[in-house]
Amino acid sequence: MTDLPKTFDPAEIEARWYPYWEEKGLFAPERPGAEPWTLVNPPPNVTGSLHIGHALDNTLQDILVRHARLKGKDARWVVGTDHAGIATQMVVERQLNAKGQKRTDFSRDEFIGKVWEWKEESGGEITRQLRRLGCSMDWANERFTMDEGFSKAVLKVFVELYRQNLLYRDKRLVNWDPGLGTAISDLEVETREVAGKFYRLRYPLEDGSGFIEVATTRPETMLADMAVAVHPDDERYKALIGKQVRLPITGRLIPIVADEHADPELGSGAVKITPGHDFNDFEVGKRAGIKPADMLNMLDAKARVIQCGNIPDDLIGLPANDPKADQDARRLVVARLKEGGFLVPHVDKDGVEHDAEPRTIQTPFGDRSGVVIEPWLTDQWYVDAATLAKPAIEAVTSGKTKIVPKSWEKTYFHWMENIQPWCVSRQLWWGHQIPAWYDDQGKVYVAETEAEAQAEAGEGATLRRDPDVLDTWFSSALWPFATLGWPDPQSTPFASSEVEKRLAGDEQGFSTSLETNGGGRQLGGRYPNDVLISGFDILFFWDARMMMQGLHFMKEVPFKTLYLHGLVRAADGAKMSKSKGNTVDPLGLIDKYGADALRFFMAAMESQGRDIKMDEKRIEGYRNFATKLWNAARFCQSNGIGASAHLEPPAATLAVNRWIVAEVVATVQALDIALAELRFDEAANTIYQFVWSRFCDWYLELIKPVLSTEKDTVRAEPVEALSSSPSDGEGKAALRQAQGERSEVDETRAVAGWVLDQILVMLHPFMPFITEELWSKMGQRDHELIVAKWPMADARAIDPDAAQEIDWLIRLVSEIRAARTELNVPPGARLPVYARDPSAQTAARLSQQGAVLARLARVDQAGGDAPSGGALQIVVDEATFVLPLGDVVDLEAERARLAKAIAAAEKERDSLAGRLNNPSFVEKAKPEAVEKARADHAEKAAEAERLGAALARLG
RNA sequence: GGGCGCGUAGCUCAGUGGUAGAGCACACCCUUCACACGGGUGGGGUCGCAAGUUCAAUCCUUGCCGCGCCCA
Repeated sequence: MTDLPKTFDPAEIEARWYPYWEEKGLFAPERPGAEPWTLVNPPPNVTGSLHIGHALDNTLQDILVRHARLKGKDARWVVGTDHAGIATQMVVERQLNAKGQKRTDFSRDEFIGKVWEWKEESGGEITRQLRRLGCSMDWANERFTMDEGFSKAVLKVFVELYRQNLLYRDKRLVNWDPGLGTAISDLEVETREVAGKFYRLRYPLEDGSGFIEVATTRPETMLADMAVAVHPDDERYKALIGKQVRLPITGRLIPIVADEHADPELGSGAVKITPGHDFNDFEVGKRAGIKPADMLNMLDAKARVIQCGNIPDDLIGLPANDPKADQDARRLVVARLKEGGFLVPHVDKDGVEHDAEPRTIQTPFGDRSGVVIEPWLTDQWYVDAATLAKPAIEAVTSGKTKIVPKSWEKTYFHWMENIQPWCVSRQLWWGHQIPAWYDDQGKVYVAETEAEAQAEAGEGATLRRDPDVLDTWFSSALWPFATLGWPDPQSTPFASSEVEKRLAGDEQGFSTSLETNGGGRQLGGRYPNDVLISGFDILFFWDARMMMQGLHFMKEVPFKTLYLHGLVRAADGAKMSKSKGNTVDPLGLIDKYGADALRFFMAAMESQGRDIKMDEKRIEGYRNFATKLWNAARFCQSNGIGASAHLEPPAATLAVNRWIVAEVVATVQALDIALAELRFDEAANTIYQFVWSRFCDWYLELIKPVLSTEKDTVRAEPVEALSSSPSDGEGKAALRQAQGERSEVDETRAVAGWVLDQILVMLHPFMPFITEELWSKMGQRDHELIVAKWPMADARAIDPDAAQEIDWLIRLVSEIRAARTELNVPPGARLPVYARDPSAQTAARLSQQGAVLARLARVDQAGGDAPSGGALQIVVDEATFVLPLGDVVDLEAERARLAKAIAAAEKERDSLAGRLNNPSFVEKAKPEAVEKARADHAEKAAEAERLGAALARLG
């Protein structure tokens, strides 16, 4: 045992233990034959830094991993980082910009080299920060989404999906981000409401018979209009269907077509159709027989006007719509239309004419660039998500993957059932370059290597590789299996030797076991992963895509349970964001309160389905909790209580010891259930309450008299006296008594040491640092706490009699304390106490617990009858405890106190009587409920009576 | 418009068909030999509103009000 310092210094302890655990390989201890248990970490952006959301996400994961490890499983937490295509490329480009350079000043290879340099330089930051949080990840097998093995997996998946016609190249409208110059997926588009205008245009009919009015929020797109659509049933326009319209400005002729997309209720009922720049219009255009290749495209990659369909020269090169620019196409087009009389003015309620009607417009923005997204017609690669989604839906319906909280299932199903083709190509340099090559005729060859593509294309063909890269999520979707060595089973770094043997012995391995028991596992028994924890904000981006890819390539779900947590919000409930400047730095909180306190906060606040509001006072409270535990351990040390030698609870005779052992068992049972149900808040509160309210507040107080007897004995009678041989009978009796006390002390020390050990183990998943430190300082250990054994919840340890005795004692002490306070008895005053009408059991308990009662309630037991006169009277069960105060007592105050207690008891008695007198309650309620009501009624009635008698005695 | 969730003590949050809980804050007392980042005691809630189901509703159902998120 090493003496604990008086003050608890989290920073020093944290800095010492983390490297120790990691260097000793304790995050991935060899456990041949043990049941594998696997969790993969949502890979953070390689160049990112830890934010408060990571702190929550990773704390929850670490709790589960440490718990599984303590339970003896071969637990692994797979860790790694994501190359984060757009985000990382943006960071590096920004650095170049700061030096007056830009990406295109370099060759692609040079630029990628710079990104790798940046990755090497800053890529370790977030992983260092995760260590500060105490995360017990398997760093020895750290992965990166662009490392060699992972890249192989990505190529294989791309090629296989292509060969299965689940991935294809197509010309259609994509969400084009003109700021970043790349296509993005529909998930990366954020729709926001902005103030805009609603313009009404008059298009002249070619035959000169009049005009047709259309309305639009984007007038400049009329330059690429290819039709006007009206609803087929709209009587107003039936005669016009098939006629031609002469477009203003470009002078092109376009048809009036019938299409149900046109809403007769909206505006004039006729809509302009720009198939190259609007998702709805694209579909209308296709239905009208326009091929995507023939659709007019009036914008370049920067959303500037290019020539198509006879656009006047002075419009070419203008930005489509940029209010900050000197001129843009929208303004010029509106001016031209106005000049030509093609614009229908809007007359407001004051009779003033305007070019357009103000209107709120749903506008798409790129979630990274923040610029307005332009639907743009390009060739991109798409994954047939609808097909992959089917098994992913089934897996959740059938419960192969359980989503927690369940309420997210609906969201998952809704998205999966309405899923659109997934655009996976990105016009970036940083990422997995698409394994597709084109020959001079534009024919595409998809293969894992250039050589294979060349072989397919033939010797003479000149091939050019597709310059684009894949969406980052395309690769991170493979995380649950590609990190485990897939597609090369030999490279599986995680296989426990036992499982490896099993797999080696059975070449067909997983597929047969899958068929036979449906629970077969692959990749060293680590696929499916046991659980996945992520924020709900990436349910679609990541979780759903892992489901799709995992099921397709592994024929099994990627994880058995998907746990979704909420966001960490600022104290005022606002979403944290850098731009708002209301972010909280988790490392700052760790510096201030310790990692253990921050972790405990995250766990205690994580109730399923709710966001977490930042509450620093609460973190402080959990720091105080850690300090409390620290001091409790110091108390134990100073009383000769140290590390327990056994896993089993020590044999105990004293009620207080039998009681606390039972309390440990109840706690570990509750904790196991809470963790199995992923109720992190409940788990945290269970251990918190046990440590503070049971162990510190009561148990340690209750054993103080026992421990101090020994101190007194030792002081009074040195050990030599005990070993000498007393000759007279009196001496023998004293010896027996001393020995009896000694054995009680020994028993108590053993039990206290055992309980403290169980506390350290149970608390370790939540507060790994302080618990490991205390574990090491409490005595000699043959292993570290991180690999200790989780307590066994052995119901045999529960002794109802001991529990009742201590419960009685706690109630009695509390009642006396409350009465003393209420009557303003000086805290230091010692009072005599007389027991009136005690049962034999109470009498026995009083003699047994006399010392404790004396210490905690500051009373001394007196024999005989209580003297008459003023007294404090306390009713506990059948007995009344009389504490004479002589003249000191404020009789009026005591009468009032008793009257209040009587009123409370009577109120409950009467309420129960009312219920019992209701025939339908007795008839229809559950028998247990009736039984309980009767028992409670009898108890309350008796209590009221005894209190009444006590009041009467006061006179 | 569709979906989901929330509304419980001053604040942040648990919770249960049968007399409502925690942490913090608050009040009073205590330098009791582990701990003032502590100990003891206490005050404080018509469980958003209304109706229904039930012997019994904070909990189940419906509607309404307020707040938030996601999708269109």
